[in-house]
Amino acid sequence: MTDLHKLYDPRSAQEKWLPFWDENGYFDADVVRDKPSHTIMIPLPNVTGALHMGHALNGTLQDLITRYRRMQGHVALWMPGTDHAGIATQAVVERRMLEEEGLTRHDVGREALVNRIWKWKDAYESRILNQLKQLGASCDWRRTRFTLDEICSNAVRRTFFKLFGDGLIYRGKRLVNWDTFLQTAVADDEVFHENINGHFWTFTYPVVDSDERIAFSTTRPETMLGDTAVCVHPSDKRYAHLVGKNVRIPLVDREIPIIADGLLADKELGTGCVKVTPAHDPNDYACGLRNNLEMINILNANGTINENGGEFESLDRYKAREAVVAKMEELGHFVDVEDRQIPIMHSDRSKTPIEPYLSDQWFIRMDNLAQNAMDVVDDGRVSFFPARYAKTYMDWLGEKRDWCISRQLWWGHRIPIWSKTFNGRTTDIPSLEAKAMLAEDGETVVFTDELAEQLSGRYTTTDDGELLLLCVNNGCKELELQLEAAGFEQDEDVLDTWFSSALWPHSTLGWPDLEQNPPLNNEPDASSTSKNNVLDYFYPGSVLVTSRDIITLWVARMVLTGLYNMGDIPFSHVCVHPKILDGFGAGMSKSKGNGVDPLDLIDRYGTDAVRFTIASFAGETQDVRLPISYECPHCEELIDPSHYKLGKLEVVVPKTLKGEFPVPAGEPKPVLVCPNKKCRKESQFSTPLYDADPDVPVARMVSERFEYGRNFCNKLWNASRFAMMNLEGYTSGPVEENDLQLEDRWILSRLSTTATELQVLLDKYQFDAATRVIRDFTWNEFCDWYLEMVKPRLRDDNQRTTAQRVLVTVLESLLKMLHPFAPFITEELWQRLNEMAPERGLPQPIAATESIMIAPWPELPHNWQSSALESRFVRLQETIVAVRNIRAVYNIPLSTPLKLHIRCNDLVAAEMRDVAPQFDNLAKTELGDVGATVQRPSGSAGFALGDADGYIPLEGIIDREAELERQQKERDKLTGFITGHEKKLSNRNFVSKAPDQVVAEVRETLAGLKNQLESVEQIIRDLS
RNA sequence: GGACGAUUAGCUCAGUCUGGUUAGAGCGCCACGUUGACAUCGUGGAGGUCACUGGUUCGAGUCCAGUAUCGUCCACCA
Repeated sequence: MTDLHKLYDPRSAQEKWLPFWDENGYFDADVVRDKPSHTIMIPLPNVTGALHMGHALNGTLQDLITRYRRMQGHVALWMPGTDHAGIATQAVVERRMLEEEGLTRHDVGREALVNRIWKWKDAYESRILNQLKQLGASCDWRRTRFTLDEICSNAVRRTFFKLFGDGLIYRGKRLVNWDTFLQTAVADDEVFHENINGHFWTFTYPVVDSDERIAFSTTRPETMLGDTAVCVHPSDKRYAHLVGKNVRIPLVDREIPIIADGLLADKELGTGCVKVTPAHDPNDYACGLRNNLEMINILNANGTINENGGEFESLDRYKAREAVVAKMEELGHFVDVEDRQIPIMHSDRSKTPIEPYLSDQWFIRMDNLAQNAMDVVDDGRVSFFPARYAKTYMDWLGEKRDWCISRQLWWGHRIPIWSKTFNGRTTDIPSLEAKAMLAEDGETVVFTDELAEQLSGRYTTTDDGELLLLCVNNGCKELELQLEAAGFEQDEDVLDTWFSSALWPHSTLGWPDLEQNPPLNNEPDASSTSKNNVLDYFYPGSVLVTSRDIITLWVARMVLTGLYNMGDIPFSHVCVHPKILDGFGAGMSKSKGNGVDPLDLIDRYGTDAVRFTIASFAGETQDVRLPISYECPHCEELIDPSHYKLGKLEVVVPKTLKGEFPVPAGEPKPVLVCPNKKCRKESQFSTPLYDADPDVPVARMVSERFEYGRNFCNKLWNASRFAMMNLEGYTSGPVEENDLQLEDRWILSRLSTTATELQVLLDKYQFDAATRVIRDFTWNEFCDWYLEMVKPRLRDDNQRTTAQRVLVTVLESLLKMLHPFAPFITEELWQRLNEMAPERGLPQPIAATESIMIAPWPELPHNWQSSALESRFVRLQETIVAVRNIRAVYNIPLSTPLKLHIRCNDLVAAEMRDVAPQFDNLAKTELGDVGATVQRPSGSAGFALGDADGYIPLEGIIDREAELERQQKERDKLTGFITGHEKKLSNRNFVSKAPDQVVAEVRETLAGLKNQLESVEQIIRDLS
């Protein structure tokens, strides 16, 4: 009848349906004018490494929404792609190059390094895309983009050009976080603070023309070389007489002023006097700007002291620190030193200390751009789910801090600025715009009119007038060649990686090319339309799904550039989902190396199980802890990572992973020994930090939490299997109203109610609640009650037809509702159902689609829902449970038949008789006397339900004492509740102040409880 | 230092927005149960003074204030 195996086999379903969907183009999203579009842009993963469970959560939710909307009739585009991730990727490749070959980027040069990074990118991009595909992601893969590809680069350069032309890009010397190892500026969000043991020195500077000395403290003595003032608080009487005088820096013999600045100096701290090094400290920098102080840079890019450091030149800054201290001591200006914990900024990428450093950078003016991005949230055009995250967004944008967009890296979008040393001939500049000419060493370089036009208004000079800077528009090779010929050079720096990802929602759709659609990867030349209708149709997008840590870095900037380039928001909803933490509560990240590869889990539990479990995590508040174990590849024993030793290296897998996990370099990789005494075999283990050796058994990372999803899938599988085993002779057609039994009406009511609830929850992005609703319906209602109740009718020729039609209807709708959560198993079951019941559904059967992916979302009649019917059913359930309870308490096996008498009113009695066969079916109990006059037979166990009392004669089986005790316990419980209610009702304030409805409810409940109590007491009297 | 979130059963989490009978689920635990949907299962059960202290209210897990602990983000620390 059916060849379904008892266990669902996820692997075979995945292998079968992924290619099927792909070949049929179900993932493809093309413009269909009379259908609504639904667009999700993937939060582009970095190509630094493989995806972890955080990405799997993110991807699952996006695919869930995409499949849901697709079934609802949208053209649902999910745009895939990856991010070059500038500094992160370059750092990974550089680190590996250094470890494996001992080479730095300066050894190999720009071109070779960039080539190496491209190779890395190719490897990881395909690995990432494969991970997404294995997850069932229904992205339009033909549209896969990469932030450095031609389409994206085009958008980057056009945006830069536009910003430059609008005067929103400027260059200036700014204090940046300088990574002396990578020799690059690092963004504020790419640094972390760490306390290290340091010292707190106190020195003095001599006041000029005075015998006085002024004392100050510092943790970085070498910065004295760059001091250009000392500062006191304006109201500090101790120093008031010194303000305006000068001090001499003994080390370099420079005279600097004593100034008063209330923002910098704090009377309570240290000596109350602070030295000012504007070029090497953020606060001092701000102070320097306020007071027009000189800014002396004392560092080279590599962290050594430069020529401004006098005799300390070319010493590393830490060596210089010692030398400076020694010199000051020698000169008699040392006061004291104490040990102190000092928070030091470190680069997230190189893990080395940051130096504040004055350097040339490009900036975007944020005032208006940020304001516009704030306005669209204010007026509700963009909304956050949950709403509180709008605050994060607004607070950050509200600062309107200019965006430093240049990075001293080789991997990224090179800044489209060409510059030339101008030897002071700044007066020639206006003539450039007028004549499109540039005088160069007596020669005249002439730009064509067309090219000159492009440069019109797109130049600037540095503050000192030494450089002429030109911003070059997209792909203008000719102009670039002419510029080169004229001695111009392109800026060495690249753009902040967020610059290109900020454009993602429109760049991927082909902007700024409004003439033709962006090419598809599998048909690169097929872009022949006269208009880019893809951009039109899919922009603005629908919802952005992301985790909260990039609301500022990414979400805000997408809104900002979307408004600037497109004049419209990039998406109307932002769905912020929880973070996946490791078992110790730390966030998973590629750099920490504590990520769990979703493929490991998919391997063990199946994709659908992983997706379903993951969706059940996605609530509104809590982050999700994911404790993991390793699975011994030899015996499948689970190995707890927190206490097990790693073979020969004697390393315990760390409790907290802070990037200090041992990465083997040329050494044998750590080995895990199975704790199972019968096994004791060795294996390597899955880690994102390096690949295991080939041909060695690898212990997968697993997490028992995913058994939740696996068990559910298996339950669904078996319920469907049961249904299909009972479809023999199935015919399609409507059902007669009179043929519908209580359980049919009930399950259809529950189905319709569940579908409504599910839809409401999905529309609010409450995935955790959605999984609960659908799971509870499937397991607790469909399987536990409906299937059990319908079994006898499926064996009865006269009743089978209606039962089959209802059963198939419910199953079909259930599969459809579950498809966005669990695409593979639902497709597998759909296909099998298609073979047995190609036409199905109520109230009117229709032909099923060839794939569940393209099936319409269930729209079930609302009038199926009946709360009266559902409460009637609840009474039946309670009665059955009460009987089962008695069986369990007295240990009466199912093989012993029971008889049940019920005392109740006529209405309930009629209902009970109506479902009499179910007592036998579900509890192996025969329904005996039912009605208002039923008396409790002696020697029986009983139960009271409020509107019905049940008696089960157990003469000879029942233990009178035990039954008495049981009933007394029940009485005490009821008495407690009743006392509580009576107390409430006797409170005059409650009766007068609480809403009438609440009071009435309490009275009603109390009456019910009293009824129950009366019945119980009756039983007790009988027993005694 | 600021912002946001969390603290509920042994574990992982719902429920709090919108206060109202006996606070739920999954896993784990206990007892019983396998000749056809499912042991990745079924039936029944035990297990929680809802972090703490105050307040508001007829009534607080739910609202308010404060405290403690944890997490995340932001800022700062001569």
